[in-house]
Amino acid sequence: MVRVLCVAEKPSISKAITGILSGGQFTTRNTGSNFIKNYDFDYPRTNARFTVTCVAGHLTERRFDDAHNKWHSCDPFALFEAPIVTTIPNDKKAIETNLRSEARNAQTLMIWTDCDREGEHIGMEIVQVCRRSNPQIVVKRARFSAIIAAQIHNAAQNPVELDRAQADAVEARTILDLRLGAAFSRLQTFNLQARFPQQIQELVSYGPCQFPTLGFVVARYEQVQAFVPEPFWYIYMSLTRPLSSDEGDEVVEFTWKRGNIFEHGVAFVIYEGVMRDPLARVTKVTRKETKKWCPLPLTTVELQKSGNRLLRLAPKKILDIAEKLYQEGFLSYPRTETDQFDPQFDFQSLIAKQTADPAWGAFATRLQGDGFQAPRKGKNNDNAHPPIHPTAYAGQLVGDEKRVYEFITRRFLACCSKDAEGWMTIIDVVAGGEDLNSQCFVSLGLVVLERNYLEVYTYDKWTGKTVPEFEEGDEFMPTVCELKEGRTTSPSLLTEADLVGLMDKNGIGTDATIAQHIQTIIDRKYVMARNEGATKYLVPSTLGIGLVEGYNKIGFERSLSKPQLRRETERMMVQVCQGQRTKGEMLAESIEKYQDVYVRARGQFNQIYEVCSS
DNA sequence: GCAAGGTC
Repeated sequence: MVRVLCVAEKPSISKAITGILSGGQFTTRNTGSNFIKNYDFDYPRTNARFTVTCVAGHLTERRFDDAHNKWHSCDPFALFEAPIVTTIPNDKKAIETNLRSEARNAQTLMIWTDCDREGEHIGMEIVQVCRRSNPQIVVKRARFSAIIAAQIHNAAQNPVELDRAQADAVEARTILDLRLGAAFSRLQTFNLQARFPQQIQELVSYGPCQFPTLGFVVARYEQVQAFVPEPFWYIYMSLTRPLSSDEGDEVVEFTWKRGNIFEHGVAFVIYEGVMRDPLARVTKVTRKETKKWCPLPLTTVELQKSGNRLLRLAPKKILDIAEKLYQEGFLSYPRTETDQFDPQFDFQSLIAKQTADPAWGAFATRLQGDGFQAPRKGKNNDNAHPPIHPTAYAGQLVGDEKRVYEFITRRFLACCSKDAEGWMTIIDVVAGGEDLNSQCFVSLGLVVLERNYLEVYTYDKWTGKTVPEFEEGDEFMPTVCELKEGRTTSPSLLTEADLVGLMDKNGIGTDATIAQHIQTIIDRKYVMARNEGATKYLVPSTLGIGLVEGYNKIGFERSLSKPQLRRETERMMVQVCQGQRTKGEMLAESIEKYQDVYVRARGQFNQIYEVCSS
């Protein structure tokens, strides 16, 4: 029998594929690593003996050689071309040992890492380690897009090859980020510490993700600073009339369809025209069904955005809690870009686990009947992990863990239910006569008929508004018809949720790292959190503003604090993946560009000092 | 004392 060594990217995957391929009949061995087990079983479909194990993310690390690793060993500019060595860090040595000894006993190595760029690269790292103990080992790659029995069996029986181009793209980015990070971090730190020895003792780091992140915070701050409120005018119209049923009056408000007018003279002339014949006539009454859609399945970025907004927790904190709940078996894998469930996904067994809860159990029970509807499908699929969902009932949690679990569970149940349904009434009105003076107004009413998902997803609000009773042709004299003045309001400073959204939209960081980059710019004192009421806003420090403003003077396309340069790196990685460029070409071109940026940046420090001393 | 990306 052929002996096959299967290596997954993380413990949860090795356990899951073992469960599926072995049909539950397997033996477990410990390894030198606390959290990694080796599983053995026969796989008769390919007449093989399987051992399944895993790594924990990347196996190797890169650093500069000894001649350049020390901070004052060289001019930072030399780091663009200094030799780089690859090592296995100490906390990964036990994993390496396990792979080497398992590979010795196997004829075939089957890579089961996630099917993305990083997964191909981790796969290559695994291959290199295994070949050192077994140079003859045959390498295969299992290709799967979800942990579903049929797919996993298919992957085991029809393996493909590792994709070297994808691994190369990751390698190029790794090297580039190390060179840039080190060169610019040392440049910034040396210069600023020398100029402000009293104020700046700590590291002034640069990173191709942390700087665009900082850039967003500074850009919004400057918009707020530069904001000047502008007055505008609009016609306000309302009708107060006695209610037909009980005592009291109702006030029906009408919105002017022209919106806001920024010139007082123009607004006043229109208003005078209306006042010559203010009798209002109902031109149309529309009554129609309307819906409020239930939410999409939950991705990591969405979890962090909504969690920050609704639970008021830092994105990093939310991800840490989700990670812990995942380790404890309560949640599915918390780092996913996927907002669509696989058609074969087993919703009912997961819903059944929630029926015991005192708060949402009754709702879950209804989803076991005709309350259920298959979730909407979003546009994203990382082909590795399903949307975040509860995998077991957790009744004992307290504090923030309870709140995060509750949010994820309510969100999952809401996804599996029907849209809220309502009845909307639109009253169109014209006032000011029938000639050029006439102006259009509108009033909206809403009756919520079926709350459906809203009953469990208590974070969404959808409230009814009394429907005014009008018929086409009705006429009335408005109780109030006046020209009102308003003022434009300043944009808000960024919240963490806003920043997560901007980073996601601009491709800065990944689902797993976005929260870390935000934490980094706070730790480095480029940004502070300011509480206003219950909301936390991000405010840049003088140092943060100085760095961004200084670099922005280099020009938009090359500024280190704009998303463009990172987008370019990302674009080149895609080209390497598609074979349109080699790893070497990507590196050479990027390094040359950043050397140019470096020289320009070095010339900006007087500007940066100036802002920082103000 | 430098990065970003995986993951524990």
